[in-house]
Amino acid sequence: MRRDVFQAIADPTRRAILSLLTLHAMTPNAIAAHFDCSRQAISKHIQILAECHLVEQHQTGREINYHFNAEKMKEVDIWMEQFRKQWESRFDQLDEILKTP
Amino acid sequence: MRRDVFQAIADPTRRAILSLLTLHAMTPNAIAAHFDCSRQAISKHIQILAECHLVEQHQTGREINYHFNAEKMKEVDIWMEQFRKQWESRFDQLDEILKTP
DNA sequence: TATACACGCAACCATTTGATTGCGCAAAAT
DNA sequence: ATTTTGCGCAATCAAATGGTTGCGTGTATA
Repeated sequence: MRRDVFQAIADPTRRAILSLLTLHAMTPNAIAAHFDCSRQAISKHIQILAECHLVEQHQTGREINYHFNAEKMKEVDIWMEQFRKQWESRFDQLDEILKTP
Repeated sequence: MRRDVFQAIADPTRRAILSLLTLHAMTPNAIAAHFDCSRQAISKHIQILAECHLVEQHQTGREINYHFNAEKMKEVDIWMEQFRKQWESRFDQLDEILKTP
């Protein structure tokens, strides 16, 4: 089971869950109320998000509040940043421009 | 077949292909030479990248050169924007902690 | 003209994914 | 004490994914 952040955010439902959790921590039931699929389906998505630490849990009584872990999302940002650098530093771009008549 | 940028970059091989293509445009054969799987497997990855316009093609004779489309990658960046605030504020908090004697 | 090459496409296969249903357990409410 | 609620877990299933092999077509080369 390879679980990385990229695979976690590949699913639109999981992205929506993350967006919800940026507002405030929520229980699985509260999250599921925003979607038209079963609580269990949402629960499995949360589990995947938890496995790669994009969300963390905090239990109070029988309720479990899940909250977003922004730090983990940095991994995507870091990759994008490296990518951007690599792209911007390519030196054949000038050549392309000069070649056009 | 939903094909969005997030699903495209979920696969590590596809991310590696994109990384290669930031350096210069390449043919499927040239790309496949960098991986230990068949040309067809790479070709399918390229097709997925092309479907969501992360790469564009330019045919010259019997060769097809694929090049990276940076514009499309912006979609990820735009989506990430909503989270960036959170970890930046977290940084501020860390500053606060460090400032206290 | 005959041969070698670059590539896309289709068929096929094992594994993973996303969803459902049913269950059991512990905490809260009655 | 009994019922209701919130939740995770296991079994199950259709569909998607990532890979393979084989084939056809069009372009370059001998």
